[in-house]
Amino acid sequence: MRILVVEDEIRLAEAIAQIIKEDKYTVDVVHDGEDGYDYAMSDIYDVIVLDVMLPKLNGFEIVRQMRRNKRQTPVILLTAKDEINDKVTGLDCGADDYLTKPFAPEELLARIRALARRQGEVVMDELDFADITLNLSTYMLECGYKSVHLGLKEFEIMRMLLTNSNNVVPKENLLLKVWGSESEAEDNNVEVYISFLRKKLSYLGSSVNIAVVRKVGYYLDVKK
Amino acid sequence: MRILVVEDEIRLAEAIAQIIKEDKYTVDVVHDGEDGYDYAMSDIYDVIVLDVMLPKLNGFEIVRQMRRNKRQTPVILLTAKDEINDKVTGLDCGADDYLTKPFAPEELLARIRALARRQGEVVMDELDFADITLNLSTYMLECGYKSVHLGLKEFEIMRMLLTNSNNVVPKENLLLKVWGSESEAEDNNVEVYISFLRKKLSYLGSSVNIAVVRKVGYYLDVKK
DNA sequence: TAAAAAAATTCAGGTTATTTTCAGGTTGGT
DNA sequence: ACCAACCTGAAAATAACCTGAATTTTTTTA
Repeated sequence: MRILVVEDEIRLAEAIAQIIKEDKYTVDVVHDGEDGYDYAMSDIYDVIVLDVMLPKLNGFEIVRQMRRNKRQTPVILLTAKDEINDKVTGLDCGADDYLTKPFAPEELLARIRALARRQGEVVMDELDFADITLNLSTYMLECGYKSVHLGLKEFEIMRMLLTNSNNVVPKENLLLKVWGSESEAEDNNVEVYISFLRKKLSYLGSSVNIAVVRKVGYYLDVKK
Repeated sequence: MRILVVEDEIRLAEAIAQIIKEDKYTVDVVHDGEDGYDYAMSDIYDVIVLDVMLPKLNGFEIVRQMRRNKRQTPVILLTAKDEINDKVTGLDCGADDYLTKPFAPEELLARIRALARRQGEVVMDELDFADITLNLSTYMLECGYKSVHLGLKEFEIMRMLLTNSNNVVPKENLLLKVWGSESEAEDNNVEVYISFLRKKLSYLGSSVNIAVVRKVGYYLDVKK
């Protein structure tokens, strides 16, 4: 469970990170809007805690851009007390929850837990790209009338490639998200799984191809 | 007609359950907010009676999250304080009715009946999938002219699989809902019951198959 | 109330899918 | 052409799952 905190006030950021760590989550902290946005887009986080007032790019804007780019990561917005009107704007722009500063640590944790839990129940049913469909409830990868079952790791990698189907997904992100940051899995593990997936795509007779960008990662494209 | 009671004070919870049972409803009781939320999300209840002050996740929060996730189950909130403020927050957050403790049993029943009625008395009495039918009032699993009786745990697992057909039901959820969160039943218990059910399906000559997704859970599909 | 039946739990050993490891081959950029 | 990065088949290791059977608990029946 990995959480991103975007907060420019360094001391507060540290405090928040500390609170969250007490609940055994892994936390990354960044201090401005642009970094926040870049990190958020990596899609490796389970929850994002986002201050509204930020240098370079404000919280609303970040969420709006994220949603526009199909990132579903739940976001909790932090807003100062006198910006209550922001509440509306906040939920409007695609955030999932908000919290007014100052807040009780326990309150923040409760909301993070709630969102993290909700994450497991996403109702999205399938992901498509070109001629393939990944069924998110049965873990089947389908193409035409054929289908194959994907194991958990195969599935998660495929899902990441599909939800980022116009970007290169860094190998690093795959390692982080699929194996976790504790793990000592290496690049070759990812390569092996990519190989598994290619074999299955080929069995399905799909036109989808997993392309590689050396030293960076993988992306889906269409053959021919 | 199935009712969920979420109330941490054990004696009170029991008393409420007792009252409700007298009106011939089926009642489940859980004692903390997180369980309450998980159960509520299952969407199998017709009315939820929810204490406001709860460990882990309070009543307001539960309703808010439920509504946000599109669960329409009517909710009655119970609160100890008769502060107007709570009332506002309560109805604000999406609850349907409100009762201040202490209350007369008859009062609670009246409100449950009102909400239940409003809900429309649709009493599902069987569940189907492919060639099998689970009779919810006799606990018989039927296929063609054959049928077998299911024990309580077999029944509840089968029901969960049926109400989520085409979705993998996490083993974790089966443990939670069938054994309860207090229980120290382990994965193997679920496995044993899955095995029982498979044996019965095979005896019935059904084409239904309980498929497994390793590390996740089970789902129903049709053989061949 | 005791005996019988049914349901639920426990356990151990077998089976299988998944995951890791590794070695040798291939590829692409400088 | 060289080197690092990547690919992939095969084998080994691991972890998850399955299931028969014995045991305990609960419920029903006589």
